[in-house]
Amino acid sequence: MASRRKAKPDPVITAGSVSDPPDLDGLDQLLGYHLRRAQVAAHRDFIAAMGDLVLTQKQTGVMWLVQSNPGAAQGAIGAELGMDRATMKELVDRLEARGLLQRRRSGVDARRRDLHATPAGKRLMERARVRIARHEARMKRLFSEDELFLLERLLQRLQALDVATG
Amino acid sequence: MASRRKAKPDPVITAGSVSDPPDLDGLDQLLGYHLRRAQVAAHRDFIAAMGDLVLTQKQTGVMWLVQSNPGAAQGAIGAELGMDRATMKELVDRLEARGLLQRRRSGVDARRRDLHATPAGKRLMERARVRIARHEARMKRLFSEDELFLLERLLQRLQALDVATG
DNA sequence: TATTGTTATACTCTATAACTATA
DNA sequence: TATAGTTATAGAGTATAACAATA
Repeated sequence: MASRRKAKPDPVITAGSVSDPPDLDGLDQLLGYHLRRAQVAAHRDFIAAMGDLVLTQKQTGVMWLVQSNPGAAQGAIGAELGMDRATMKELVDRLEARGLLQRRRSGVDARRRDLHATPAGKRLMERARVRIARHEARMKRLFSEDELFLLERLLQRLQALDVATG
Repeated sequence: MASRRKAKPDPVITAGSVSDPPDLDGLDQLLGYHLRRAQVAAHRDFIAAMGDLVLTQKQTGVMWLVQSNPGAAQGAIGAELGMDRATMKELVDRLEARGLLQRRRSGVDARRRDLHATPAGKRLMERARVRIARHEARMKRLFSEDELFLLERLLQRLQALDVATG
């Protein structure tokens, strides 16, 4: 950790814009810091890309999987996206209220709720996929082919934490 | 994008655990997906690491900078962490209510609120830094020195999005 | 006029615990 | 007994718009 307070070269009081930019004091040496900042930037760009479609990353993930796996159980989709049951329930409630998907009691196991995209949901996802592609292109443009491959691989490795913790 | 519905090799109905794992249908080829999953995993591990200290990543970021930059303006800290004023205000309210920091009207510019860590806040951060170090070590263990360096550099590059969007 | 912070409002995500109904 | 989903509850982050005080 080294010394907690690096001696700054005189406060000087420039009375600048908001005040001087703060001393990060090693905060930017934390992997978690970079990860969060990158995710926040990506999420903002995602939301902007979706615009009038008004879907978050998470909602889009659910709609995406529901459309590709018609009749999949609510729990299965949630588990795949790393959400607990309560969170998933909330999210599905909202999508259902917007008429984008339907819950149906499973015929195989009456405890399950199978999810189906409505026609409106499918139409929305059709448009969403175009926006997502643009958003992805905007991000991927920042990297070379090799860098991108490596970045995804490294990010994936972090999910080992999820197993270890929960 | 290719075909949206890959023909699956027969549903088979294994009647497995929750149902079959869903077909990701290219979702895992999105950089945003990996980014979000990695961040969620890291955040969970962070929360677990903090345990009884009960500080989120964001709150910790604020406390960290406040301690290293005593008297910095609320807006300056918020800007550094990429938060808008309303979000920052909420967060500072909570930290102040817990007695971890204090707001003071700035002498230089009466519009500003300068932030100061309380003794309790400093003591908490003392302990928090130990936990954060452990959490960071647990993540960094997943990578070689070179990989880690590269990963941080690549993540940083994504923040160009934030400038372009907002 | 522009900036800093506040207020009000709303939405989303996360999580825990207790509960129902099924299996 | 275990599982899928619900309910109730709470905390946290994000964002927009209007406003007051100050510069």
